Amino acid sequence: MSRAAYHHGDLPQQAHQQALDILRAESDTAISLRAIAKQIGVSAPALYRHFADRETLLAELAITGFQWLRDRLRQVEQDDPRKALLHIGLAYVSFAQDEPHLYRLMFGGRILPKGAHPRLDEAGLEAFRVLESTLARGQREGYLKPLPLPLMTATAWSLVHGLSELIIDGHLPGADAEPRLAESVLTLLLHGSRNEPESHTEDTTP
Amino acid sequence: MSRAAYHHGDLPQQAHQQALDILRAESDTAISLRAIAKQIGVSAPALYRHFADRETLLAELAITGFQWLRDRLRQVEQDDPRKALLHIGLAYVSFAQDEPHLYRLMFGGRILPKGAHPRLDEAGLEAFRVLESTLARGQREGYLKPLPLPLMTATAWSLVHGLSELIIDGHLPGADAEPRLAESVLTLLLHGSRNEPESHTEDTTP
DNA sequence: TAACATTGTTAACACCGATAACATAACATC
DNA sequence: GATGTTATGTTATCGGTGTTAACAATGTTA
Repeated sequence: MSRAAYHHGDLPQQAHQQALDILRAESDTAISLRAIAKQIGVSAPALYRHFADRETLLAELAITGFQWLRDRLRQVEQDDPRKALLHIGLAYVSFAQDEPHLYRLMFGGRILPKGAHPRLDEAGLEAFRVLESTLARGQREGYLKPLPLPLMTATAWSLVHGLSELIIDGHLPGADAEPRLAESVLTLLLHGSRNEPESHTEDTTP
Repeated sequence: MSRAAYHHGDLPQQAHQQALDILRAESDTAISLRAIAKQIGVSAPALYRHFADRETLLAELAITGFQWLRDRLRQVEQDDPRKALLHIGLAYVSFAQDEPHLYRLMFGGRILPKGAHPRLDEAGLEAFRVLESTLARGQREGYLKPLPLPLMTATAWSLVHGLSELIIDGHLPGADAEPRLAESVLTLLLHGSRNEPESHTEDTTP
């Protein structure tokens, strides 16, 4: 063997990239440490010098995914708070559509149990805070009902997350036929679902 | 070997139950055909006489999951259409909370690719139709805005699905502290998120 | 240069899903 | 009742996986 290549020097980054490529092309289950090692040209146990185990490698992928999502949400124009909410939702769904396998890994749940990878939890929280602060701003500016912020964020996040998953899993056949579905769904939440525009602000806990 | 036990007679049902037990206690990844076979007291390849492969067995579990979900949604009182919508949403989230691993399997996406198991797709559709028909009834009775039904169902389903996943994955810490979170979130969608109760029914596609 | 830490290696363990070839039981038909 | 067919088991085996142990080579530093 060429003695220059014994210490690879770039192994963790290359393994990370390789795993990401496989994830995008196939799914998380298709990620095999042995296959990655072979592709890079290194023995399989070498990976264990840089990743505690397979799950930790997957967690690293999910972390970068949350960073990308956070960045994309931050890039949304925040001029008009009404449009900001819609556009943040659209950016969120677009991210899931652009990176379906990565998104599933980030929110898989069964994989990557919460609490096992603190940096992952923190990365998820950072992305979440972008959504939260936008909602808080909408409330401050009087555009949104002055309901408890956790309730607002839970509702908004549930909608965009659920919509993202249903779309990328093909449960909403209208997603392809109707490219503005996400826009309509988000607008429906923003405008409310009630027919009679009564002011039932006290009625949230009947 | 006791000749009476050669033909087991109850193998598929027992394998199904065993897999379901493992799924509930651990996760879908913990389901191993070999382990199931050993527990039942049969050789591993015997399972292949009843299930094409591991994925098909998982699909069977998901099918029964969708049937349970459908039944629980059907059991919801439908007297008051306004309450019916809320209660169907609550029943949906409760199911996910009661059967988190099963719910993740049903909506995992990465596993059980859509189209690969027609009976599974049909079972999912049946559960979906309960939600759809309740929404349609709400529109007929004038309680809900006369928006396109696919838009209404996509929105409602996205919300309950997203809420369910975020809760069972522990992303909404308020779920334990605030048992009425689901109720509040669903009510928020029903009442609308807008502060000014204008009638923007034409404004869904700005 | 010698000691040490880092980062590779090969060998091996304990699993896994899946298939092939074969054996037994149940059953249908003459 | 004997016989051929089908259903349902068996054992043996293949190729694959994550992971660990024991060892070797390189890089770093006193």
